[in-house]
Order: sequence, then C-alpha cells, then structure tokens
Amino acid sequence: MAEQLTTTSYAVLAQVAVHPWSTYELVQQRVRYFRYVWPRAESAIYREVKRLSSMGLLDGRKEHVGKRARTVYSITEKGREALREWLGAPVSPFAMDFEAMIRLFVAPLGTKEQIVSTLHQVRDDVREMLRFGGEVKQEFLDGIAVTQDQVYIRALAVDFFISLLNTVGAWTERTLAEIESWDDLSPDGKNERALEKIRELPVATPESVERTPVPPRTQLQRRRHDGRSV
Amino acid sequence: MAEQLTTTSYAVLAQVAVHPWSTYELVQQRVRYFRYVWPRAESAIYREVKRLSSMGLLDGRKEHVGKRARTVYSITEKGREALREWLGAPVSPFAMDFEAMIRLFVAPLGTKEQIVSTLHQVRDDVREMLRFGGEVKQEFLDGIAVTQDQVYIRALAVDFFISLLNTVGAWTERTLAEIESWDDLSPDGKNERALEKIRELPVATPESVERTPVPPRTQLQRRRHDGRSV
DNA sequence: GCGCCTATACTCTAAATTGGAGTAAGTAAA
DNA sequence: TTTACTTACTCCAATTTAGAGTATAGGCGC
Repeated sequence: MAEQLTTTSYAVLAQVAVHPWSTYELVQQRVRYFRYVWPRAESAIYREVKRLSSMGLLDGRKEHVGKRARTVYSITEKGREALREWLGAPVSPFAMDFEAMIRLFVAPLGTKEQIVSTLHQVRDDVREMLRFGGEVKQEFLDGIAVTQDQVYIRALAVDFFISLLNTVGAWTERTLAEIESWDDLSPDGKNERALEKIRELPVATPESVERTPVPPRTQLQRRRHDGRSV
Repeated sequence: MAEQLTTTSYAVLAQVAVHPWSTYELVQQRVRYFRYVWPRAESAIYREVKRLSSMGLLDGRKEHVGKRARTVYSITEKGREALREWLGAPVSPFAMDFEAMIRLFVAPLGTKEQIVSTLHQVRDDVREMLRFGGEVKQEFLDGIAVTQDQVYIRALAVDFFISLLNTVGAWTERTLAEIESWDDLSPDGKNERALEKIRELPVATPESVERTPVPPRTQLQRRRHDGRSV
C-alpha cells in the first residue's frame, strides 16, 4: 500500500471534512462540486476512501439499508491533521485541457463550418457550466446549500468559476465573430490585421526576444507536496 | 496495437503538420506551445510518434549527427486526412485542475498565512505564464515566430491565453485582498457580506431551486471522437 | 402483488498514462 | 582532459482511467 497522499486524496478528505458521507453520496457530490476543479474517475474515489480508511485518516462505518450494506465515512483527527499539513505545502499550478485550441491551430486544414461548429460546442459547454454556476449561486441565496455556513469561503470559489467562464465565453463569442467575418480560412490578407490585434493584447512584452530562451527540459511538472520537483 | 486515436495523437499530428521535427524537438516545442492547453508526459510523445508512424500517419526518417541517430518525422497525406476528419468530430469540453481551489474550501482548518501563501503561489504562477505570453506576443511582433505565417490563427490563441490569465490573476488579487481584510478565518460576521457579494456575481439564476436537481450519474465524461459518450 | 424502471452501492479489470530512471553520444568551457 | 550540459531517446513500475458487471432497494402503474 502506497503511503504517499495525492491531491485526489486531499480532495476526498476535504469533502468528507464537511460532514460524513457514504461513498456513493461522495461520488455524487463530487460530480456536482469538484468536477470542474479536480475531475477524477469514479473508481478512483472508491479506491481512495479505502486507502484513506486503512491509513486511519477516515473512519468507515458499515451501515445497512435492508440487506444492502453501505459504508459511511467520516474524517478522523488524524485526517484533519493531514489536511492542515497539506495546506502549508506548495500547491500545484493551475492546468487545463482545452482540445478546441488544438483544433484552432489546424483549422485551415478543414472547413470554416468545422471550426465554427467546434466553437459552438465550446460556447454551449460554457453556457451549461454557467447555468450550473447560476444554480449554485441561487442555492446560496435561498440559504439551502449543503455548505451554507461556509458562504464566506464558497463565494470566493463561485466568483472564480463565474469569472473564468464569462472570460472563456466572451473569447468564444469574439473569436466566432472574427472567423465568421472571413471569406475562407486562408491567411490571405489576414495576418496584417492579426498583428494589430496581437499588439493590443493586455500583456507586457519583454524588451526584445532575439534568441528565444531555452525552454525547460521536461513537460509540465507539478509540484509535489514535499516541495521537491518531480 | 490500438487503432483508436486520442486527442494526444491529434495534438502531435497538429504539431508535425506545421513542418517536420525530430522527436526531441517535438517534445521541446510541445513544452513551449502545447504545455498549457494539452499537457502530457514526455514519454507519451515518444510512444505516440511511433504509433502514428506505424499507422502511416507520420513518416519517420532516420538521420545521423555523427554516430548518434535521430528520427525526423513529417506528416503524410493520410495524417493530414486524419486531422481533417477529426476537425468535424465532437470536441471534448474545457477542463481544468486547480488544486488551490480545494485548499480554499478547507482553508478554515489551517491558518490565514497558509491560504495567503497558497494564493501568492497562484499569483506567481499566473505571472510566470503571463510573462511567457508576453514573450510569444513579442515573437510575433518581431516577425520571428515559428508559425509566423499563421499569425491570423495564433493571435486568437494568444488572446485566449492572456484573457484567461488576466482573469485568474484579477481573481487572485481580489481574493487575496478580501482574505487579508479578515481578522481570522472563522465565519463570524462574514456570511452576510458574502451573500451580498454572491448576489452581484454576473450570472443568471434559475427561477428557484427547491429541490436540487439530480446530478448526472458519473464523473465528467469527455466526448469521444466517434461521438459516443464514453 | 407483479413487473418494470431507476437509484443505490459498490467491485473488477484491461488499457492507457505518468513519472521517473537509465543509456549513450555529441559539444563547450575550465 | 575532466566536467557539465544537451541531444536523443528506451524502459518500466506504479498509478489512473473508462467502463463493464453485480446485486439490492424502492416507487409506480396496473
């Protein structure tokens, strides 16, 4: 049995810290509230609670509903202590998977309809996530959220989620508008205008870039919790 | 040998489509330009080019630098065709890993210094990514980028990257300011104010949320390229 | 009171993926 | 000439995912 706790371990601990859950409920709640910041497979959660339980960080109690058994987990003092320790360790950086961006890179190989359709899907995904965000917002306003007593913390998270989605949504709209204004996907006469647009992007540029600096040797390396690079 | 192409396969194809690369260069360039939208392990890329090559989507040529061999890959017509087909398939939604958010959820278990330090790390990570974004911007303005002839497409990507980072950065700053204005991390007297703030968040709320709707059964499911759900 | 459907509550496994360790040759600088 | 770094990979154990599979519970229609 591996002893090293992963971020997924802490995510489960954090969830159980709110109050006891059965594994099934944990998975359901996870879908609802952790899906967007730390998406992991269902089976991984079932595996994780067992591990945490065997390490004494969670306390699992067998219950029965008729003949069917279920295990309800609560956090132990040792588990809470592990969380406290984790809070002081280096955090892994924000990372994302955004397939649509790769599509955009090779869009000129395909048709305008294809890339427009891809961006429509992104727009719809963002709308769906925003709908969910609105629902969570309403739950708090109605005072019926599971973590109602933690609004002062959760509000910060909802703010993040909604700001990010609005940004992605706005980008999608203006990109769609730009592409739809084109006759085709060829570069003809578009690069001039693009350079103007790129010049206006709100970010500082370095003095000059004669030689592009050597990139780091390996792929994105997340920080480990002992502070060493992996 | 599995026949199913993954998004990573297409990401590699998309990269080679620009022009031929040795695997080593591919990995280096990947770190530079794909790291932030589709981060994958180095070894996965070495595996992938071999697979794509054996499937006839890439053409690998052995070269020699002194006694040391290296393989340079270029895309085949079949590979280009595969990309074209992929462009018409459903795209997997935007997804992220954001450990700091989980930290925030359980922040009251630890100290104010801990959560402030975590947010400082996020701010620094964002700054570093923005610095990189500024560098890419400057490369295009200087006319020396590898994909200079594709500015009209790449500008859209740089726009995305910078907008997103500015949003994350701004959130980090205001969250830091909010938390630093607190005496401690207890809920005392903070929830009232938080509800006001949550009310102002720019997202529509549903009519009402009496029963929270049943969440989908499983974890985040990415769309597969044959259109079926996985 | 029976059949059907959906929800609960998991377990199991093949396949994929990751995070390194390891090997070896070229190149530059002290 | 020794050392250090870069290029150019291969290999593998351990983890993780995606999904199939198993079985009970409970509500609803008829």
